[in-house]
Amino acid sequence: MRANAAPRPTMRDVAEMAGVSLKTVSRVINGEIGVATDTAERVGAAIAELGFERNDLAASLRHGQSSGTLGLVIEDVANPFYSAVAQAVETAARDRGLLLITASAREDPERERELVTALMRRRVDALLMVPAGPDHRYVLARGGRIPAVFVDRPPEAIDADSVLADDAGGARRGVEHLLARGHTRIAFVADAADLYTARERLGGYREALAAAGVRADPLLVQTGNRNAMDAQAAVERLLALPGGRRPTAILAANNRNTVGAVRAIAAHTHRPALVGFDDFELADVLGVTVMRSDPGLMGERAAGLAFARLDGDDRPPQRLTIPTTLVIRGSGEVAP
Amino acid sequence: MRANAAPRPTMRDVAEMAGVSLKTVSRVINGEIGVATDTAERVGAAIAELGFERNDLAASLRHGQSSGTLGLVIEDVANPFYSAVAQAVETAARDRGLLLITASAREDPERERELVTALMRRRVDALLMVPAGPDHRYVLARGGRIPAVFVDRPPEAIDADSVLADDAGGARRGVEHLLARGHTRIAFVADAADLYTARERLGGYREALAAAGVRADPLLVQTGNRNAMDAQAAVERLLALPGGRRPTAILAANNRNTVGAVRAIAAHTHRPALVGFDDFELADVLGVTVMRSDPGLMGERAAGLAFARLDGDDRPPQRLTIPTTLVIRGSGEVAP
DNA sequence: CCGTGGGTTGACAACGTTGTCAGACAACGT
DNA sequence: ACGTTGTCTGACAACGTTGTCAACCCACGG
Repeated sequence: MRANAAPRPTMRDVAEMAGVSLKTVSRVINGEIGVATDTAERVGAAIAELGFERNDLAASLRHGQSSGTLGLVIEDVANPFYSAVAQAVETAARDRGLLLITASAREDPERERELVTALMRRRVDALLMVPAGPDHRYVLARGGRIPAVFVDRPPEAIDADSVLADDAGGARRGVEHLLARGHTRIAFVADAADLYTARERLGGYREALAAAGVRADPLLVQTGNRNAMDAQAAVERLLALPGGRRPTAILAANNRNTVGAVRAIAAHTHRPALVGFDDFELADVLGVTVMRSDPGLMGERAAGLAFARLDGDDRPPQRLTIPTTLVIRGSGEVAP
Repeated sequence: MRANAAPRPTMRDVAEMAGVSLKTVSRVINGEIGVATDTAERVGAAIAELGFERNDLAASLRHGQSSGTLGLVIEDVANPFYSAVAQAVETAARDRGLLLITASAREDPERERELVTALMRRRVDALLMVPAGPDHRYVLARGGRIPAVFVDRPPEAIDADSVLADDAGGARRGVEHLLARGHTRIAFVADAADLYTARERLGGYREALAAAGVRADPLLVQTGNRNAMDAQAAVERLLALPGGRRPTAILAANNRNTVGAVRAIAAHTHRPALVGFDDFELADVLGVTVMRSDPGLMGERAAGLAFARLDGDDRPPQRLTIPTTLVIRGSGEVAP
């Protein structure tokens, strides 16, 4: 015999106990007017007695409007960049009375698709996502047409709302900062080269070098570092190059790469200049100069865009760009 | 005229378009046997044409078992400790085919209660929570009796499953480590004193001092630091004490306090020894000795406990303790 | 005394889905 | 020809809630 054989009480149970109809219980629960005081009291007593909690799933099914949830698909909650996005989105969701379902796609397009589908089936009111896949037509193809906002990376193969960082511009300014200190052998360490942010930042890097008339040495471009360990290894390889070929400065193109670069540099005697992308905690103490992006603002704006759509905004797809700021702390200001 | 006037298609719409009954569509969607191939094809075509997605809310209402979601209430997703918990829980949830609804209580008991209620109303299959409130009878009082597991802090006023760190033991060993280096003026900086973890760790701190016959100077116990800034200020105050009263070592009782302590110490000429609680990224580069707890394991165990309950486990409430490990990196090994 | 009105209450259908059951039909054996 | 089997299909109720509507009661005024 199972212990918890008792099913959750329903309004029907409450009604029976209070000796009233289902509808009267509903009225009491929803604070509708026109219930006699003593009836309301009896119902209230029955609710308390049974520990009744309204089934919001059934309620939202019935009145059909909002499921009361927002869906967020990110790469990984444990990455501080994305957890900052998640926090901002959760705050915005809460302000609108929504709960947030967060799921991690781990850079896996198939998983992204599964999660998006699961969220749509669950009838989230809107969907915010950091896309991992190569084609997002499926997001629109679904009959739902729920608001979808792409965060940090644009949608592929469709036109949809998105909130991006100024990737190319940030990288360009980071490289210019290093060039201004006299560096010409500047390495670029980044995530997988096919990722939008990595591509854009690489573009900015190349632009800055070209504008300064500095030859871009392909040897100094190390992409494909999916985590801090990869990045650390990549920087170690760079630092092991013979004197003339070795970089005197490094642009790390995201927070994982910045962390890896900091580790590699800390363990090394030749200490190149470093500008990281994305600020991180204790970068101040470590004296790491970074291009600060603003994941919290990105999340907030993305939620705002989604909510505007829910409220009837039918402008063409918007593309917001969140600026990046150079934060000078020392590591980017060492001479070649 | 609103653009998205078209409602989401239902099985009824699909049935109509394919010229079959509702039930046949249901059969196709659920891959049930006994549908003629050509019928299935027509239905499939209609599904594709309409972009139909099953409404999982309705389905789960109908068959009444699982809502397919897990609820997680933590303090703050942006805190790396809790985001590590969230990541582990999400992974576990996904392995069981569940989506995760995460909500932040921000140390506000009322908010905790609201969130827990909202999750229960939403019929999450189980609830994992880092409790903030002083009384959790309401968690059990609800008629639901869904599995609830308390993480990082035990429930108050009720008996329920919980997964905790070895707070007192960890703090004790941290202090012993400092005592062994000859420190006797050891400060304790921590979060609000009424928080379980802070209380326990303070207990461990006092135990270790008492066991060594060292007088505990109340001046050296600085609690109530709710964030890294508070903690930094507290440590600055300690370091500003005159020579004889100034601590020569500090035990920081959680990750926010450790970060604040690192900042204060970095800016100071008198550099006391430091042992932090909770490991953090780049602690290796900064050389910070810490008591490492394991938030990922806590989340995993908590989810495991909840799933066992779902599978019929009816043992009395369990209390799991996750051990802590001392990670030596230098800051805890400096002499007085 | 009766009609009217307001205040209360309940019956019923519906939201979108699935389980149960029975019906329709073709193919088969006797 | 007939029953029997099996395959395929649909009608209906139900999950737990809420909107619509009608009914009831009592008091009031004419």
